[in-house]
Amino acid sequence: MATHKTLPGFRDFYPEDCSLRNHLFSVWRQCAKRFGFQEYDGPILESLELLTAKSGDEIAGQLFNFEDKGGRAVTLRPELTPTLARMVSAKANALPRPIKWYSIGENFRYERQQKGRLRSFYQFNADILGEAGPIADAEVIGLLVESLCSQGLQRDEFIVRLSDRNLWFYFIESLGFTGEQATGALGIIDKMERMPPEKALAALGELGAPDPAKTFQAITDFQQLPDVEAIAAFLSKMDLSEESHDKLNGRLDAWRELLDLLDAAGLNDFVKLDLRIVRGLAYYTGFVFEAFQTVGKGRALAGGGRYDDLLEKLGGSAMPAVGFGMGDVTLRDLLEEVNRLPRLIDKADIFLVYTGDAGFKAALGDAYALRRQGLRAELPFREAGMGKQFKQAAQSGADFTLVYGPEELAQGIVQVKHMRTGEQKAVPAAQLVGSVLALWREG
RNA sequence: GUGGACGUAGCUCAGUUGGUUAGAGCAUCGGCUUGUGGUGCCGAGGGUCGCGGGUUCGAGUCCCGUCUUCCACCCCA
Repeated sequence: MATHKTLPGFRDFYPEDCSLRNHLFSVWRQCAKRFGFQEYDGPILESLELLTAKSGDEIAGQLFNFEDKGGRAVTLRPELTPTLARMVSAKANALPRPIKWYSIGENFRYERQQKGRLRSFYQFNADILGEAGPIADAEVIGLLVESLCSQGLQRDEFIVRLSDRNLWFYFIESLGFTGEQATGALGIIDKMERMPPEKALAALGELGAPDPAKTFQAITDFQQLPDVEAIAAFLSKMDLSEESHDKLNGRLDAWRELLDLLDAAGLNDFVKLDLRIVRGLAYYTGFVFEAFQTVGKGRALAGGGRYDDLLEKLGGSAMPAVGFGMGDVTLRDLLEEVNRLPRLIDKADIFLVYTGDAGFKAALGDAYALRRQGLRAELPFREAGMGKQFKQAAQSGADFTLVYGPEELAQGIVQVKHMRTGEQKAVPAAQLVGSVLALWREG
């Protein structure tokens, strides 16, 4: 048993895990590029204050924070959005709009781990800043959907549940909640899916709801509404103030616009309106969404939304923004669960076998020549019987095996064996590199 | 941070009411094979049974603690 283990919630990446991780990253990158997003990154260590400014002091309980040797309160980043906000704010006047940026990086959260939730994880983040219209929301959602598809997931294996924090806020307001109360109510609504009704009712009462039972009923009814027209019909039956009416209908117009865009983009089958989603974070300001796997445990795969006020709150200039984050852990788990992890083969192109020191030197020289041509060429470190060397050649997955024995050396040739067909031909040693390259390209 | 379950080789697991030196398959390495292949046959290495303490003549097995992993809370950026 190893004396030293990874810390809880941290992972070792053995070659197999590492190539899988690289593959996931590369798919994310390709998707983001197809949508015209540019990659950025920031430091893994940030000042604690940057995080508490965004999320409040309580967040420190979930952070890997400590004091550095200069007495600064610092923390490993738990997410990338504050860093993004800082970077964009600092150059806000110089950056062409819309700003479409993505990043893939490691994040850290100090909490007890469970399956799909580790203390260290990688997250794919994509954000559009400087565009307030629904086209930005649509593009971000589109990238989210295409990313999951490109990772190998199929249409019926996940769904993006789309909701609207502002619509909720205005609705709650129309029920008689004010400022602080309304935010608290949204927090309760966010949890109602996993909460017994009596408890939710009680929580609304504690919050000071004017008429808890009636409010609870209104909220549960609202949550069930299946589409925009149902919401419109529901609202028309309510006795709304003119202000509420205007605010709510403004959101419905935005909804129609967004759904129209998603429809044109061919994303209808992947996205559905679902007002049970609220998202706990107080800084979301408009459309919010979460992608869930629809097979197995129904875990959340990604989440995001609009946060038009965040940059200003963090001390920058006001700028509309929308984005999402997607973690590597649940995605990997899901791909494994549906048996859709890619088979990543890491095979050699050319394997060289030899006899004697002269054979070894000749093989080594040719191996380097082939490597300089971009081929992966390998040879055994120590001489062994031909049978054993060929076994190694087979295990390496090489397409061709080159033989350097006394007979070949004497004749000035190299035997080139095509491993798949078993055919073998002699090639003049002087023309080896060109001949092998030609054979290899033929397959 | 709270509560529960689990823990035997790199992996998947056996291991009798507590009784010799803890086993198998897969994987790894070697041999059969001194110039030609992943199969086959033979063999080897690898475990202070998560760790620490206790009960006992004797503990992988029973008890306590602790850590880890998993599950439910908390939280979910």
